[in-house]
Order: sequence, then C-alpha cells, then structure tokens
Amino acid sequence: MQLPETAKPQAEKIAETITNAVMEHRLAPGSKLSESRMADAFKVSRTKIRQALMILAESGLVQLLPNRGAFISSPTISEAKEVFALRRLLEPQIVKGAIKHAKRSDFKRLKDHIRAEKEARESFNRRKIIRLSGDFHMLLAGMCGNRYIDKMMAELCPLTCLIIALYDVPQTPACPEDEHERIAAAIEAGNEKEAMDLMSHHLKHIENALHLDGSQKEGEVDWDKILG
Amino acid sequence: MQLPETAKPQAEKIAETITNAVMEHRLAPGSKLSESRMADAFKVSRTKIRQALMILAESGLVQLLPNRGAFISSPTISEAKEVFALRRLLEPQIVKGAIKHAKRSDFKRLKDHIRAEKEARESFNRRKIIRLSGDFHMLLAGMCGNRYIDKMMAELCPLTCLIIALYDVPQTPACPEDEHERIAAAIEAGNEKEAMDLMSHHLKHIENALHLDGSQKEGEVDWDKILG
DNA sequence: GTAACAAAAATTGTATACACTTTCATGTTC
DNA sequence: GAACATGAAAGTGTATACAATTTTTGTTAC
Repeated sequence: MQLPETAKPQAEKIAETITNAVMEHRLAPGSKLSESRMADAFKVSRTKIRQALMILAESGLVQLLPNRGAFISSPTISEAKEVFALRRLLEPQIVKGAIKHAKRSDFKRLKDHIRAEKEARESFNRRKIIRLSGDFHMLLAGMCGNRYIDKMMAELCPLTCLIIALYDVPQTPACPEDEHERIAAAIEAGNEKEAMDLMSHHLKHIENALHLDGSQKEGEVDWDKILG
Repeated sequence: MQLPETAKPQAEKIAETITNAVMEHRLAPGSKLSESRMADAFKVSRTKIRQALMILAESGLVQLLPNRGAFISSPTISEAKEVFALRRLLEPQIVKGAIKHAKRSDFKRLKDHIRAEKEARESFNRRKIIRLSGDFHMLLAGMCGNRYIDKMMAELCPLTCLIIALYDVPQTPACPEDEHERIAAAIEAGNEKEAMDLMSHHLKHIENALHLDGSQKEGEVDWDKILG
C-alpha cells in the first residue's frame, strides 16, 4: 500500500506545470524549452525533463525537433481551423452529454465557476480570464463522466490557448462573453437544443474573433504585430 | 537536408509495430511488455523501448505500473462503454465531415477497402477481418482532412480492438457486416442523414454484440472463458 | 503440504558520461 | 564589408552503469 499523494509521477507534474503556464499565457508559442535549464529550474535530472517533454509532445502542446530541441507548438492557421472544427463537432455533443449525466454537485461547481469568471472579468485579470475560459469547457467535459472525452478536451483546451495567443486581435476581448453563463443556464434548465446551439455559436464567435483569414502566409511571422 | 525516410523516429516505429500487433489480436490485453525482451527483439537499447512504451502509454494502449512494468491495457467494462460512447458521439459527425470534404481519390480508396474487407471475410481470415474493420473507420476519419480527428481515431481504434478481444462473444462474428459497405454507399451518394444513422447503428451493433452487461465484476478475470 | 521467511534473480528507475549535432563567434579571403 | 571557412561552446541523443524494487526460488518450521 502506498500513498496516493506521491503516486502521480514527477514527469507528469512537470508537464502539468508547463501546460498551466501555456494556458495562462506565461509561455508563448515557439518558446524554446531547453532541457538543462528546465532541469535546473525543476531541480531534477534531464531524464525527467525529457519524459515530461515527451508527454507534452504526445499531447501536441510541444514540438520536438530532432537535434534542435523542444519548442512550445505554434499551430499554423490551418491547424488552428482544424482544432476549432473538431471542437465545434464535439462540444455541442458534450453539452448534450453533460445535461444527461449531470449531478447536483456539478451544477454547484458550474455556478461557482461562472462567478469566478465574472470576478476575473471585473478585475481585468486577463490571464485569469483566459485560464478560466478554458476551464469552463473542461468542466463541461468532466460532467459527461467519460474519461476519454476528458482527456481529449484536456488536449484541445491548451492548444486553443496557444491559438488565441497567436492569432488574437488585441483590441477585441477574446471572449465577449456572458456566453458561458447562458450556456450554463441552458444546461441547468435541461434545454438540450438551446444549450447545443449556444455552444456551437460560442465556438464560432471565438474563432471569428481571431485572425484566421489566411492573409498571412502559413508559418510566417507577423513582425508588424510583434514589434508594433 | 536529410532523407525523409529515416526521419520517423525509431521509437515511434516500435510503438506502431506494437499497435499493429494489438489491432491484429496478436498481442492480448494484459500482456506484459518486458523492456529487456523487447530490447533484444527489436535490437535496440532499453532507452528506445522505454520511449516507445511512453508513447503507447499516452495513447492509452499500454498501462505503465510503477516498478512493475508495462502491460497492454485491459479496458474495464465501464471504460469500454465510454470508448463506445465517445465513438457514437464522434463518428456520425465524422461521416458528415467525410461527405463534405471527400475527394475523388478518397472514394477510390474506400471502394478498394470494401473489396479487401469482402475478400478477407470470404477467406475467413479473422485477424485480417478485425484489422480491416478498424481501418475502415480510420479511412473515414482521414477523409475529413483534419489531423486532430485522425489522431483521435488512431487512438480509439486500437482501444476498440482491445475491447473486442476482451468482451467478444466467440460464437457471434464481431462484425455482422455488410454495414461498412452500406455506409460507404451512403457517403458516396452524399446522403448525409442516412450515412450518419447507419454509422450510429453500426456502432451500436458492435457494442451490443459484446459482453458489456456488467455481470462480470470490474477488473476480474473470467477464468472459465480463458481456460474453457 | 503449506505457511512464513530469507536469499537470489530478474526487472524497472535514474543519473550520468560520452557521442553527435547544431549554433555561435572569430578570423580569413576576396 | 560580405561571404565563407574554422573552431569552440552549448545542447541534444543514446547507451550504460548502478540503485531500488519486485518477483521468484529455496529453505525451514509447523
């Protein structure tokens, strides 16, 4: 018998820390992840860092270039569109499943979350807003009680954060939303059709708020935006 | 400049070989994957094997028990149900996407595949039948032109093969199907509604043909079945 | 014969050393 | 001064040695 506390492997914890940093926009797309630096920072051997990087690479959050090292992924425009296509295909169905399988405790957590989001928005804490926005979708996924759906959304959310970091228009707030609140309300009311439609539109809104028009060549860096 | 042939990492190739073995029921759920044996068999160092095992563990096909080693996953009944739930949620939408994005070459490949399946069925090559059955669903996923959908199905298909290996009723043929053929026909005819319904029913049929009724306790081994 | 314990063998976990590749800086040539 | 070669430095890739753990085997006692 062993403590379930220590059970979670170190490498996974490191990967989670990196994922969190990405979700809160503290680690930008394209950032180099040097193995030795990370080993120093986390005070572990390179072996462990390597494991963490492999986990992150499998989830698509990190790109491993042979002999060049690990970089936070920079989804191309077409990749970004594919991520959204998958989410639009998936999440209305998730909403459906959430309504079907929701427990009382889920609704409470949903309410708490909506309140937290509102607070973050009122205090203009941009990082927290982005983070909580992602968490909302994770929360819904969790309500389905399906660990494979969980895992999938756990990959898609951080990827979406990267996409927002890359293609967001600074003026427009990424999430013009009381939309989460309305989705949550529709779910709690058990209004399946409405909740699904709201989710569908919500994802469209997020995508439309981004610069995904392809005017910029794939893989090219928009220097005007970066330096401006 | 380097050859794209050698480009694919060795570890990934090893992982693919294992995945293939699982898909063709040559590697049973629960099988122990000893690192040193594999290192000998593949004629590489344990380091490489370890990388391959990590990849497989991320995809859910292999379970890594601390200090105990790697085992081919044995999805529980509830996990099996969740896999099917996700596939039923996903694949009708994939069919929709396939109709939308299909190219001429896709239809040709689809036809070739249907023929190959028929041949395998006529020659009672059970392994090939199972393998090709999975490939059909992968083929449809590929038609969407969305690499994230591809990746997801590339994980769900081998998992489903494991589930079939675990919970199949030997008498019943796992796939009572000309169903693939009918789905393919509906897709080529561009009949969206019908194709989606057919896919939905197809997945239900597969699931229903399995022993997923929960009469057997979770995690328990059915010795009667194994020895009988 | 079986239960309990001890020793040995096998297997996994981890760090580290070394080989190899890329990157960067310096100096040379035209 | 630009293009190019050269060498040093930094970083990644891999194998291996050793530590820690589990599993097996063997022994003894009841």
